[in-house]
Amino acid sequence: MGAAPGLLTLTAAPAVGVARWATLAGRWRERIVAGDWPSGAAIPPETELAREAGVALGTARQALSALVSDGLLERVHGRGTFVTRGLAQASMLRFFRFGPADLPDTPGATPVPHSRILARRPVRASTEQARRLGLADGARVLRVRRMRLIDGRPVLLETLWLPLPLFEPLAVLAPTDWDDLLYPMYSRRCRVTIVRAADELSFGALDAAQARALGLEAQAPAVRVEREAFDLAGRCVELRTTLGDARAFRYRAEIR
Amino acid sequence: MGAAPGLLTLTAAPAVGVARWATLAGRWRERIVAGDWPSGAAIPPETELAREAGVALGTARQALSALVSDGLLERVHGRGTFVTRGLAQASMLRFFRFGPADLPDTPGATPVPHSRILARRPVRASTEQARRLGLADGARVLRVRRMRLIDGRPVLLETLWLPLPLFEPLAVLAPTDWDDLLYPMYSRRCRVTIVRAADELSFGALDAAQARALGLEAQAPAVRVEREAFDLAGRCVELRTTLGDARAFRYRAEIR
DNA sequence: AAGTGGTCTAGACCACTCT
DNA sequence: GAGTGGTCTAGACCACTTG
Repeated sequence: MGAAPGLLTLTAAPAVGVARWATLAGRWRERIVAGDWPSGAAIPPETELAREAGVALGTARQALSALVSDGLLERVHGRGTFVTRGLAQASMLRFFRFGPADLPDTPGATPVPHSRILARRPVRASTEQARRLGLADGARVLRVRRMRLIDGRPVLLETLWLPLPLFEPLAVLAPTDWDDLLYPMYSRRCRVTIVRAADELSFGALDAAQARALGLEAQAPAVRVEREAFDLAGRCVELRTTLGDARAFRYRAEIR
Repeated sequence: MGAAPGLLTLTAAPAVGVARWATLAGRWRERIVAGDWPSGAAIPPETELAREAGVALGTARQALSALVSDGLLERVHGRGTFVTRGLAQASMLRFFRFGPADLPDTPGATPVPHSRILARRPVRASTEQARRLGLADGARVLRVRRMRLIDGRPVLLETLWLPLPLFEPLAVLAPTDWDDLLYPMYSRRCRVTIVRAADELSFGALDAAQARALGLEAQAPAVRVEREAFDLAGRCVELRTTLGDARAFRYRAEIR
Protein backbone atom coordinates (compact mmCIF):
# COMPACT_ATOMS: atom_id res chain seq x y z
CA MET A 1 0.00 0.00 0.00
CA GLY A 2 1.09 3.55 -0.72
CA ALA A 3 3.44 2.11 -3.34
CA ALA A 4 6.00 4.08 -5.33
CA PRO A 5 4.09 6.64 -7.36
CA GLY A 6 6.68 7.05 -10.07
CA LEU A 7 9.93 5.70 -11.35
CA LEU A 8 12.39 6.76 -8.70
CA THR A 9 12.00 6.96 -4.96
CA LEU A 10 15.64 7.89 -4.53
CA THR A 11 15.00 11.58 -4.11
CA ALA A 12 11.82 12.85 -2.50
CA ALA A 13 10.21 11.16 0.49
CA PRO A 14 7.16 8.94 0.18
CA ALA A 15 6.02 9.64 3.76
CA VAL A 16 2.30 10.23 4.01
CA GLY A 17 0.90 13.07 6.09
CA VAL A 18 4.34 14.60 6.56
CA ALA A 19 5.42 17.67 4.64
CA ARG A 20 8.36 17.16 2.38
CA TRP A 21 10.33 19.89 4.12
CA ALA A 22 9.81 18.13 7.45
CA THR A 23 11.14 14.89 6.02
CA LEU A 24 14.17 16.68 4.64
CA ALA A 25 14.77 18.44 7.94
CA GLY A 26 14.74 15.08 9.69
CA ARG A 27 17.19 13.59 7.24
CA TRP A 28 19.59 16.53 7.58
CA ARG A 29 19.20 16.54 11.35
CA GLU A 30 20.49 12.95 11.31
CA ARG A 31 23.55 13.99 9.34
CA ILE A 32 24.31 16.69 11.91
CA VAL A 33 23.77 14.38 14.87
CA ALA A 34 25.93 11.69 13.26
CA GLY A 35 28.72 14.21 12.79
CA ASP A 36 28.50 13.77 9.05
CA TRP A 37 28.25 17.55 8.99
CA PRO A 38 30.60 18.45 11.82
CA SER A 39 30.05 21.17 14.40
CA GLY A 40 31.20 24.57 13.22
CA ALA A 41 31.55 23.57 9.57
CA ALA A 42 29.59 24.89 6.62
CA ILE A 43 27.02 22.60 5.05
CA PRO A 44 26.53 22.49 1.26
CA PRO A 45 24.81 25.50 -0.30
CA GLU A 46 21.03 25.60 -0.53
CA THR A 47 21.00 25.17 -4.28
CA GLU A 48 23.05 21.99 -4.06
CA LEU A 49 20.94 20.59 -1.22
CA ALA A 50 17.77 21.26 -3.18
CA ARG A 51 19.16 19.64 -6.29
CA GLU A 52 20.39 16.58 -4.35
CA ALA A 53 17.03 16.18 -2.65
CA GLY A 54 15.12 16.75 -5.87
CA VAL A 55 12.99 19.56 -4.46
CA ALA A 56 12.46 23.23 -5.22
CA LEU A 57 14.71 25.75 -3.55
CA GLY A 58 11.91 27.09 -1.38
CA THR A 59 11.23 23.65 0.03
CA ALA A 60 14.87 23.13 0.95
CA ARG A 61 14.95 26.56 2.56
CA GLN A 62 11.91 25.74 4.67
CA ALA A 63 13.64 22.59 5.94
CA LEU A 64 16.76 24.57 6.77
CA SER A 65 14.70 27.20 8.59
CA ALA A 66 13.28 24.51 10.83
CA LEU A 67 16.77 23.35 11.78
CA VAL A 68 17.81 26.95 12.40
CA SER A 69 14.96 27.54 14.82
CA ASP A 70 15.87 24.27 16.55
CA GLY A 71 19.30 25.75 17.09
CA LEU A 72 21.18 23.17 15.03
CA LEU A 73 22.13 25.49 12.17
CA GLU A 74 23.10 29.12 11.78
CA ARG A 75 22.80 31.06 8.55
CA VAL A 76 25.05 33.93 7.60
CA HIS A 77 24.04 36.00 4.63
CA GLY A 78 26.66 35.80 1.91
CA ARG A 79 28.83 33.28 3.76
CA GLY A 80 26.90 30.07 4.16
CA THR A 81 25.01 27.86 6.58
CA PHE A 82 26.90 26.40 9.53
CA VAL A 83 26.38 23.66 12.09
CA THR A 84 26.14 25.29 15.52
CA ARG A 85 29.16 25.21 17.79
CA GLY A 86 26.71 24.97 20.67
CA LEU A 87 25.97 27.21 23.60
CA ALA A 88 28.91 29.21 24.82
CA GLN A 89 27.23 31.79 27.03
CA ALA A 90 24.71 29.83 29.06
CA SER A 91 26.40 31.35 32.05
CA MET A 92 24.84 31.17 35.47
CA LEU A 93 25.54 34.89 35.60
CA ARG A 94 22.26 35.19 33.72
CA PHE A 95 20.72 34.71 37.13
CA PHE A 96 23.07 36.67 39.36
CA ARG A 97 24.56 40.15 39.48
CA PHE A 98 27.72 40.17 41.49
CA GLY A 99 30.22 42.96 41.86
CA PRO A 100 29.58 46.67 42.24
CA ALA A 101 25.79 46.93 41.73
CA ASP A 102 25.69 46.35 38.00
CA LEU A 103 24.00 48.60 35.54
CA PRO A 104 21.17 47.15 33.44
CA ASP A 105 22.00 44.10 31.37
CA THR A 106 25.31 44.42 29.63
CA PRO A 107 26.07 40.83 28.63
CA GLY A 108 29.45 40.42 27.09
CA ALA A 109 30.69 43.04 29.49
CA THR A 110 30.42 40.57 32.37
CA PRO A 111 33.68 38.70 32.80
CA VAL A 112 33.73 34.90 32.82
CA PRO A 113 34.15 33.80 36.41
CA HIS A 114 37.16 31.67 37.22
CA SER A 115 36.51 27.99 37.83
CA ARG A 116 38.16 25.92 40.57
CA ILE A 117 37.54 22.17 40.56
CA LEU A 118 37.09 20.98 44.14
CA ALA A 119 36.52 17.30 43.43
CA ARG A 120 35.65 14.95 40.60
CA ARG A 121 35.11 11.25 40.79
CA PRO A 122 32.97 8.48 39.27
CA VAL A 123 29.87 7.56 41.27
CA ARG A 124 26.63 5.62 40.74
CA ALA A 125 23.73 7.72 39.49
CA SER A 126 20.69 7.86 41.71
CA THR A 127 17.47 6.47 40.30
CA GLU A 128 16.22 9.98 39.60
CA GLN A 129 19.48 11.08 37.99
CA ALA A 130 19.59 7.97 35.80
CA ARG A 131 16.04 8.62 34.69
CA ARG A 132 16.75 12.21 33.74
CA LEU A 133 19.92 11.25 31.89
CA GLY A 134 18.18 8.38 30.14
CA LEU A 135 20.58 5.83 31.65
CA ALA A 136 20.13 2.46 33.31
CA ASP A 137 19.59 2.50 37.03
CA GLY A 138 22.88 2.82 38.91
CA ALA A 139 24.86 3.75 35.80
CA ARG A 140 28.28 5.30 36.25
CA VAL A 141 28.50 9.09 36.11
CA LEU A 142 31.27 11.57 36.81
CA ARG A 143 30.42 13.81 39.76
CA VAL A 144 32.20 17.15 39.69
CA ARG A 145 32.18 19.80 42.39
CA ARG A 146 33.47 23.22 41.52
CA MET A 147 33.52 26.76 42.78
CA ARG A 148 33.23 29.83 40.64
CA LEU A 149 35.05 33.00 41.58
CA ILE A 150 34.98 36.61 40.43
CA ASP A 151 38.10 38.62 41.23
CA GLY A 152 39.15 35.78 43.51
CA ARG A 153 35.92 35.96 45.51
CA PRO A 154 33.80 32.76 45.64
CA VAL A 155 30.29 33.42 44.33
CA LEU A 156 28.81 30.13 43.13
CA LEU A 157 28.98 26.48 44.19
CA GLU A 158 28.24 23.82 41.61
CA THR A 159 27.82 20.08 41.45
CA LEU A 160 27.65 18.34 38.06
CA TRP A 161 26.82 14.80 37.00
CA LEU A 162 28.09 13.65 33.58
CA PRO A 163 27.35 10.26 31.94
CA LEU A 164 30.52 8.30 32.06
CA PRO A 165 31.42 6.47 28.96
CA LEU A 166 30.75 9.75 27.17
CA PHE A 167 32.72 12.09 29.42
CA GLU A 168 35.60 9.66 30.13
CA PRO A 169 38.23 12.21 29.00
CA LEU A 170 37.24 14.47 31.90
CA ALA A 171 37.51 11.67 34.46
CA VAL A 172 41.26 11.59 33.96
CA LEU A 173 41.82 15.32 33.36
CA ALA A 174 43.79 17.09 36.08
CA PRO A 175 41.61 19.55 38.04
CA THR A 176 43.95 22.39 37.14
CA ASP A 177 43.49 21.72 33.43
CA TRP A 178 39.74 22.35 33.39
CA ASP A 179 38.56 25.43 31.51
CA ASP A 180 36.41 28.18 32.99
CA LEU A 181 33.76 27.57 30.31
CA LEU A 182 32.59 23.98 30.30
CA TYR A 183 30.57 23.73 27.11
CA PRO A 184 33.38 24.59 24.68
CA MET A 185 35.49 22.14 26.68
CA TYR A 186 32.88 19.40 26.31
CA SER A 187 32.93 20.03 22.59
CA ARG A 188 36.70 19.90 22.27
CA ARG A 189 37.48 17.02 24.61
CA CYS A 190 34.37 14.85 24.39
CA ARG A 191 32.77 15.81 21.07
CA VAL A 192 29.61 16.78 22.92
CA THR A 193 27.75 19.84 21.63
CA ILE A 194 25.32 21.44 24.08
CA VAL A 195 22.47 23.02 22.14
CA ARG A 196 19.78 23.62 24.74
CA ALA A 197 19.45 23.80 28.51
CA ALA A 198 16.56 24.00 30.95
CA ASP A 199 17.06 25.68 34.30
CA GLU A 200 14.72 25.13 37.23
CA LEU A 201 15.02 27.90 39.82
CA SER A 202 14.02 27.60 43.44
CA PHE A 203 14.81 29.14 46.77
CA GLY A 204 16.49 27.64 49.81
CA ALA A 205 19.03 28.23 52.53
CA LEU A 206 22.72 27.40 52.63
CA ASP A 207 24.01 24.87 55.11
CA ALA A 208 26.99 25.77 57.28
CA ALA A 209 29.65 24.39 54.94
CA GLN A 210 28.16 25.99 51.84
CA ALA A 211 27.80 29.35 53.53
CA ARG A 212 31.40 29.19 54.73
CA ALA A 213 32.61 28.37 51.23
CA LEU A 214 30.80 31.40 49.82
CA GLY A 215 31.82 33.71 52.66
CA LEU A 216 28.25 34.16 53.89
CA GLU A 217 26.58 33.70 57.23
CA ALA A 218 25.05 30.32 58.04
CA GLN A 219 21.46 29.88 56.83
CA ALA A 220 21.97 32.68 54.30
CA PRO A 221 19.18 32.76 51.70
CA ALA A 222 20.20 31.02 48.50
CA VAL A 223 18.94 30.49 44.97
CA ARG A 224 19.28 26.98 43.61
CA VAL A 225 19.48 26.39 39.87
CA GLU A 226 18.90 22.83 38.67
CA ARG A 227 20.00 22.49 35.08
CA GLU A 228 19.47 19.82 32.46
CA ALA A 229 21.57 20.32 29.32
CA PHE A 230 20.92 18.64 25.97
CA ASP A 231 23.12 17.72 23.01
CA LEU A 232 22.48 17.85 19.26
CA ALA A 233 20.47 14.65 19.38
CA GLY A 234 18.27 16.10 22.11
CA ARG A 235 19.64 13.75 24.78
CA CYS A 236 20.14 15.07 28.30
CA VAL A 237 23.91 14.80 28.90
CA GLU A 238 24.49 17.05 31.90
CA LEU A 239 22.83 17.55 35.27
CA ARG A 240 23.98 20.51 37.32
CA THR A 241 23.02 22.14 40.59
CA THR A 242 24.22 25.68 41.26
CA LEU A 243 23.93 27.61 44.53
CA GLY A 244 24.36 31.35 44.90
CA ASP A 245 23.52 34.21 47.25
CA ALA A 246 19.82 35.00 46.87
CA ARG A 247 20.53 38.69 47.41
CA ALA A 248 22.58 38.72 44.20
CA PHE A 249 19.74 37.05 42.30
CA ARG A 250 18.23 39.01 39.42
CA TYR A 251 16.59 37.57 36.34
CA ARG A 252 14.54 38.93 33.48
CA ALA A 253 11.83 36.75 31.96
CA GLU A 254 9.98 37.77 28.81
CA ILE A 255 6.47 36.56 28.16
CA ARG A 256 5.72 35.96 24.54
CA MET B 1 16.25 60.18 -7.20
CA GLY B 2 15.25 56.57 -7.39
CA ALA B 3 12.03 57.81 -8.97
CA ALA B 4 9.00 55.72 -9.81
CA PRO B 5 10.12 52.88 -12.05
CA GLY B 6 6.77 52.29 -13.66
CA LEU B 7 3.30 53.68 -14.02
CA LEU B 8 1.77 53.07 -10.63
CA THR B 9 3.24 53.42 -7.17
CA LEU B 10 -0.13 52.86 -5.56
CA THR B 11 0.50 49.27 -4.67
CA ALA B 12 3.99 48.12 -3.78
CA ALA B 13 6.30 50.14 -1.55
CA PRO B 14 9.09 52.29 -2.93
CA ALA B 15 11.20 51.99 0.25
CA VAL B 16 14.86 51.38 -0.48
CA GLY B 17 16.85 48.85 1.49
CA VAL B 18 13.71 47.44 3.07
CA ALA B 19 12.20 44.16 1.95
CA ARG B 20 8.73 44.43 0.52
CA TRP B 21 7.35 41.97 3.07
CA ALA B 22 8.72 44.15 5.89
CA THR B 23 7.00 47.19 4.47
CA LEU B 24 3.73 45.29 4.22
CA ALA B 25 4.10 43.98 7.76
CA GLY B 26 4.56 47.55 8.97
CA ARG B 27 1.49 48.75 7.11
CA TRP B 28 -0.66 45.92 8.46
CA ARG B 29 0.73 46.40 11.96
CA GLU B 30 -0.59 49.97 11.81
CA ARG B 31 -4.06 48.73 10.89
CA ILE B 32 -4.02 46.41 13.90
CA VAL B 33 -2.75 49.09 16.28
CA ALA B 34 -5.33 51.56 14.97
CA GLY B 35 -8.09 49.04 15.63
CA ASP B 36 -8.92 49.01 11.93
CA TRP B 37 -8.60 45.23 12.31
CA PRO B 38 -10.07 44.75 15.77
CA SER B 39 -8.79 42.39 18.44
CA GLY B 40 -10.16 38.87 18.07
CA ALA B 41 -11.50 39.40 14.56
CA ALA B 42 -10.39 37.66 11.39
CA ILE B 43 -8.41 39.69 8.89
CA PRO B 44 -8.96 39.30 5.13
CA PRO B 45 -7.69 36.08 3.55
CA GLU B 46 -4.10 35.89 2.32
CA THR B 47 -5.10 35.83 -1.33
CA GLU B 48 -7.09 39.04 -0.96
CA LEU B 49 -4.31 40.76 1.00
CA ALA B 50 -1.77 39.79 -1.64
CA ARG B 51 -4.00 41.02 -4.45
CA GLU B 52 -4.72 44.32 -2.67
CA ALA B 53 -1.03 44.88 -2.00
CA GLY B 54 -0.06 43.87 -5.52
CA VAL B 55 2.44 41.25 -4.41
CA ALA B 56 2.81 37.51 -4.80
CA LEU B 57 1.14 35.26 -2.29
CA GLY B 58 4.46 34.16 -0.81
CA THR B 59 5.44 37.74 -0.08
CA ALA B 60 2.18 38.43 1.72
CA ARG B 61 2.61 35.24 3.72
CA GLN B 62 6.08 36.28 4.80
CA ALA B 63 4.73 39.59 6.08
CA LEU B 64 1.98 37.79 7.99
CA SER B 65 4.51 35.39 9.50
CA ALA B 66 6.45 38.32 10.89
CA LEU B 67 3.32 39.66 12.60
CA VAL B 68 2.56 36.19 13.94
CA SER B 69 5.98 35.87 15.54
CA ASP B 70 5.52 39.35 17.01
CA GLY B 71 2.38 38.02 18.65
CA LEU B 72 -0.05 40.34 16.87
CA LEU B 73 -1.68 37.68 14.70
CA GLU B 74 -2.64 34.04 15.09
CA ARG B 75 -3.20 31.69 12.18
CA VAL B 76 -5.60 28.78 12.28
CA HIS B 77 -5.40 26.32 9.43
CA GLY B 78 -8.66 26.20 7.55
CA ARG B 79 -10.31 28.98 9.56
CA GLY B 80 -8.39 32.16 8.99
CA THR B 81 -5.94 34.65 10.47
CA PHE B 82 -6.98 36.50 13.62
CA VAL B 83 -5.82 39.54 15.55
CA THR B 84 -4.63 38.37 18.96
CA ARG B 85 -6.92 38.79 21.95
CA GLY B 86 -3.78 39.38 23.98
CA LEU B 87 -2.21 37.53 26.86
CA ALA B 88 -4.66 35.74 29.09
CA GLN B 89 -2.40 33.45 31.07
CA ALA B 90 0.55 35.59 32.06
CA SER B 91 -0.23 34.51 35.56
CA MET B 92 2.19 35.11 38.37
CA LEU B 93 1.62 31.46 39.16
CA ARG B 94 4.28 30.87 36.54
CA PHE B 95 6.67 31.78 39.31
CA PHE B 96 5.05 30.17 42.33
CA ARG B 97 3.72 26.76 43.29
CA PHE B 98 1.23 27.06 46.08
CA GLY B 99 -1.01 24.39 47.48
CA PRO B 100 -0.24 20.75 48.17
CA ALA B 101 3.24 20.33 46.67
CA ASP B 102 2.32 20.47 43.00
CA LEU B 103 3.26 17.88 40.49
CA PRO B 104 5.45 18.92 37.54
CA ASP B 105 4.05 21.69 35.36
CA THR B 106 0.40 21.21 34.62
CA PRO B 107 -0.68 24.64 33.38
CA GLY B 108 -4.38 24.89 32.82
CA ALA B 109 -4.87 22.66 35.80
CA THR B 110 -3.84 25.47 38.13
CA PRO B 111 -6.88 27.46 39.23
CA VAL B 112 -7.01 31.22 38.75
CA PRO B 113 -6.45 32.78 42.16
CA HIS B 114 -9.17 35.04 43.46
CA SER B 115 -8.47 38.77 43.39
CA ARG B 116 -9.35 41.20 46.19
CA ILE B 117 -8.86 44.90 45.52
CA LEU B 118 -7.46 46.53 48.65
CA ALA B 119 -7.20 50.09 47.34
CA ARG B 120 -7.19 52.04 44.10
CA ARG B 121 -6.67 55.73 43.66
CA PRO B 122 -5.10 58.24 41.27
CA VAL B 123 -1.61 59.37 42.20
CA ARG B 124 1.32 61.18 40.57
CA ALA B 125 3.82 58.90 38.86
CA SER B 126 7.35 59.00 40.17
CA THR B 127 10.04 60.14 37.76
CA GLU B 128 11.12 56.56 37.22
CA GLN B 129 7.58 55.31 36.71
CA ALA B 130 6.81 58.10 34.25
CA ARG B 131 9.94 57.26 32.31
CA ARG B 132 9.07 53.60 32.07
CA LEU B 133 5.50 54.34 31.03
CA GLY B 134 6.62 56.93 28.52
CA LEU B 135 4.68 59.69 30.28
CA ALA B 136 5.48 63.24 31.32
CA ASP B 137 7.02 63.69 34.72
CA GLY B 138 4.37 63.65 37.45
CA ALA B 139 1.64 62.37 35.14
CA ARG B 140 -1.51 60.92 36.71
CA VAL B 141 -1.66 57.16 37.12
CA LEU B 142 -4.07 54.82 38.86
CA ARG B 143 -2.40 52.99 41.72
CA VAL B 144 -4.04 49.68 42.59
CA ARG B 145 -3.23 47.41 45.48
CA ARG B 146 -4.65 43.93 45.47
CA MET B 147 -4.28 40.59 47.15
CA ARG B 148 -4.51 37.26 45.43
CA LEU B 149 -5.94 34.27 47.21
CA ILE B 150 -6.10 30.54 46.58
CA ASP B 151 -8.83 28.70 48.44
CA GLY B 152 -9.27 31.84 50.52
CA ARG B 153 -5.63 31.86 51.58
CA PRO B 154 -3.64 35.03 50.71
CA VAL B 155 -0.61 34.15 48.59
CA LEU B 156 0.43 37.23 46.62
CA LEU B 157 0.48 40.98 47.19
CA GLU B 158 0.43 43.28 44.19
CA THR B 159 0.72 46.96 43.43
CA LEU B 160 -0.09 48.23 39.95
CA TRP B 161 0.34 51.60 38.23
CA LEU B 162 -1.85 52.29 35.18
CA PRO B 163 -1.67 55.43 32.98
CA LEU B 164 -4.73 57.42 33.70
CA PRO B 165 -6.49 58.85 30.77
CA LEU B 166 -6.27 55.34 29.30
CA PHE B 167 -7.47 53.35 32.30
CA GLU B 168 -10.09 55.88 33.45
CA PRO B 169 -12.89 53.25 33.42
CA LEU B 170 -11.09 51.38 36.20
CA ALA B 171 -10.71 54.49 38.35
CA VAL B 172 -14.45 54.56 38.88
CA LEU B 173 -15.06 50.80 38.95
CA ALA B 174 -16.18 49.42 42.31
CA PRO B 175 -13.49 47.22 43.90
CA THR B 176 -15.91 44.32 44.06
CA ASP B 177 -16.51 44.48 40.31
CA TRP B 178 -12.92 43.80 39.32
CA ASP B 179 -12.22 40.50 37.61
CA ASP B 180 -9.70 37.94 38.78
CA LEU B 181 -7.89 38.15 35.44
CA LEU B 182 -6.85 41.71 34.64
CA TYR B 183 -5.78 41.49 31.01
CA PRO B 184 -9.12 40.36 29.57
CA MET B 185 -10.66 43.08 31.74
CA TYR B 186 -8.31 45.71 30.32
CA SER B 187 -9.36 44.59 26.88
CA ARG B 188 -13.09 44.73 27.58
CA ARG B 189 -13.26 47.90 29.65
CA CYS B 190 -10.37 49.98 28.30
CA ARG B 191 -9.72 48.57 24.83
CA VAL B 192 -6.15 47.81 25.85
CA THR B 193 -4.64 44.59 24.51
CA ILE B 194 -1.60 43.29 26.38
CA VAL B 195 0.66 41.43 23.97
CA ARG B 196 3.96 41.15 25.79
CA ALA B 197 5.34 41.46 29.31
CA ALA B 198 8.78 41.53 30.86
CA ASP B 199 9.26 40.30 34.41
CA GLU B 200 12.29 41.18 36.49
CA LEU B 201 12.77 38.79 39.40
CA SER B 202 14.70 39.54 42.54
CA PHE B 203 14.89 38.47 46.14
CA GLY B 204 14.04 40.39 49.30
CA ALA B 205 12.36 40.18 52.67
CA LEU B 206 8.81 41.07 53.67
CA ASP B 207 8.19 43.93 56.06
CA ALA B 208 5.93 43.37 59.05
CA ALA B 209 2.70 44.49 57.36
CA GLN B 210 3.33 42.47 54.20
CA ALA B 211 4.20 39.36 56.18
CA ARG B 212 1.06 39.73 58.27
CA ALA B 213 -1.08 40.11 55.16
CA LEU B 214 0.34 36.88 53.72
CA GLY B 215 0.19 34.99 56.99
CA LEU B 216 3.97 34.63 57.22
CA GLU B 217 6.48 35.51 59.92
CA ALA B 218 8.10 38.94 59.80
CA GLN B 219 11.23 39.15 57.63
CA ALA B 220 10.09 36.06 55.73
CA PRO B 221 12.08 35.60 52.49
CA ALA B 222 10.19 36.90 49.49
CA VAL B 223 10.45 36.96 45.72
CA ARG B 224 9.68 40.27 44.06
CA VAL B 225 8.46 40.36 40.48
CA GLU B 226 8.61 43.72 38.71
CA ARG B 227 6.56 43.61 35.54
CA GLU B 228 6.30 45.92 32.55
CA ALA B 229 3.43 45.03 30.20
CA PHE B 230 3.10 46.26 26.62
CA ASP B 231 0.15 46.81 24.28
CA LEU B 232 -0.26 46.19 20.55
CA ALA B 233 1.64 49.36 19.72
CA GLY B 234 4.55 48.23 21.88
CA ARG B 235 3.91 50.93 24.50
CA CYS B 236 4.40 50.08 28.17
CA VAL B 237 0.95 50.49 29.74
CA GLU B 238 1.25 48.65 33.04
CA LEU B 239 3.77 48.57 35.86
CA ARG B 240 3.30 45.93 38.51
CA THR B 241 5.14 44.73 41.58
CA THR B 242 4.25 41.33 43.00
CA LEU B 243 5.46 39.85 46.30
CA GLY B 244 5.22 36.19 47.26
CA ASP B 245 6.72 33.65 49.62
CA ALA B 246 10.18 32.74 48.35
CA ARG B 247 9.72 29.19 49.54
CA ALA B 248 6.88 28.76 47.06
CA PHE B 249 9.05 30.12 44.25
CA ARG B 250 9.76 27.79 41.35
CA TYR B 251 10.50 28.77 37.79
CA ARG B 252 11.71 27.02 34.68
CA ALA B 253 13.87 28.93 32.20
CA GLU B 254 14.78 27.48 28.83
CA ILE B 255 17.96 28.52 27.07
CA ARG B 256 17.63 28.57 23.33
C1' DA C 1 34.00 38.27 -9.99
C1' DA C 2 32.29 34.30 -7.83
C1' DG C 3 29.59 32.26 -4.43
C1' DT C 4 26.47 32.49 -0.78
C1' DG C 5 21.87 33.31 1.38
C1' DG C 6 17.53 36.63 0.93
C1' DT C 7 13.63 38.22 -1.69
C1' DC C 8 10.05 37.76 -5.05
C1' DT C 9 6.96 35.93 -8.68
C1' DA C 10 2.84 33.41 -10.64
C1' DG C 11 1.14 29.97 -10.59
C1' DA C 12 -0.60 24.76 -8.74
C1' DC C 13 -2.41 21.54 -5.56
C1' DC C 14 -3.18 19.71 -0.68
C1' DA C 15 -5.20 19.80 4.20
C1' DC C 16 -8.26 21.57 7.31
C1' DT C 17 -12.78 23.74 8.99
C1' DC C 18 -17.33 24.90 8.66
C1' DT C 19 -22.06 24.78 6.77
C1' DG D 1 -18.64 22.11 -1.39
C1' DA D 2 -16.80 26.54 -0.40
C1' DG D 3 -13.30 28.96 1.82
C1' DT D 4 -9.27 29.17 4.48
C1' DG D 5 -4.26 28.53 5.38
C1' DG D 6 -0.14 25.12 4.19
C1' DT D 7 2.93 23.13 0.81
C1' DC D 8 5.46 23.10 -3.41
C1' DT D 9 7.39 24.41 -7.98
C1' DA D 10 10.77 26.56 -11.34
C1' DG D 11 12.37 29.97 -12.21
C1' DA D 12 14.49 35.36 -11.58
C1' DC D 13 16.99 38.91 -9.41
C1' DC D 14 19.06 41.29 -5.21
C1' DA D 15 22.30 41.80 -1.09
C1' DC D 16 26.14 40.39 1.27
C1' DT D 17 30.89 38.32 1.84
C1' DT D 18 35.19 36.88 0.23
C1' DG D 19 39.26 36.28 -2.79
